Amino acid sequence: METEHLIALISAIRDKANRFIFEQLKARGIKDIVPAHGGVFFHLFRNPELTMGELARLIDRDKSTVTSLVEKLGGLGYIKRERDAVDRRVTKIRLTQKGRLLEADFEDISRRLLSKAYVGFSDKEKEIIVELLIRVNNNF
Amino acid sequence: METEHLIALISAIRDKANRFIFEQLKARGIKDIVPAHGGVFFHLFRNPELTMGELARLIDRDKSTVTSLVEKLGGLGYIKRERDAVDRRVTKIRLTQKGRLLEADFEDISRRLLSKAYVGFSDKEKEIIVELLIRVNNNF
DNA sequence: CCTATTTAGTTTGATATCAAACTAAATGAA
DNA sequence: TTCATTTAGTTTGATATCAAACTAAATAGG
Repeated sequence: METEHLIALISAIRDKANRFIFEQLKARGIKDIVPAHGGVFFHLFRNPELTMGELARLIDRDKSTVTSLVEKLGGLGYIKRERDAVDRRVTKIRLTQKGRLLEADFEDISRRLLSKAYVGFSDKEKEIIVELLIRVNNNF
Repeated sequence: METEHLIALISAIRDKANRFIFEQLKARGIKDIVPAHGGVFFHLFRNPELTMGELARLIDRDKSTVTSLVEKLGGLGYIKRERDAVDRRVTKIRLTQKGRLLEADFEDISRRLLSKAYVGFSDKEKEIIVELLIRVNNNF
């Protein structure tokens, strides 16, 4: 077993997962969303509102990246921003109705992605791979 | 164990590995190379010459991405291109002397990256994680 | 209060990336 | 031979991403 290919393998899987998500979105007629937007939606499905900074921390991207993602998704009508009344430096991000409608699609795509990734895996093996990956992740 | 976080974990590790590589390059005073160039060097260390198409297939990127990577690395003096005499559509890519000098640094960074990723892992665990990741990779 | 510092977010400029359209060269079929 | 097709690579236009410099608002210490 070529244990020195760990990171190359991880990169390859990430790329393939992204392509799978992209195809799934297209197959549902969702043509203006790409995998990179997934993190924004993921966290906004779970939080009614988030600030730019919270979003940046949660999706682990630079603040300026979040600015452009939010502009993009705002322009497409999936999210809206409003300035905080108390602290006027802060911008609050929320999903619109249109954005909330994507939740079912995202959940379904996520389920299919996992099914595909785990083909041939026992529950025990799933636990083992995740446990080992958590340890790798914590090593950084 | 949250086995549904497989892909998020993989993405997080990939990002962290890239940051580690970037830091290591900077620490060696290599300021014009980024992790995305790694694949080009990796394959050119192992092959005296590669065509654009071979490179695209090996690093699994679009041909047009390879065009811009090769332009970038050519401009920096790490690689050179020359048109094939027999089939004039083909462009051959080779490392320059300057490019070949990076091999030791890349090997060292790669070794450090693996050491870091595998902290606390037994040889058996390394084999298990890689075997499981290969299976995930083949599922796509 | 008032100024210095911190904090939230944006702007700017660079680059890696892709897909689609394109150019040029080789090949194949009639 | 000639024209259609295939193949290799580039160009164009879009976008996600980051770092660095910036703006504006809040806060803290004298």
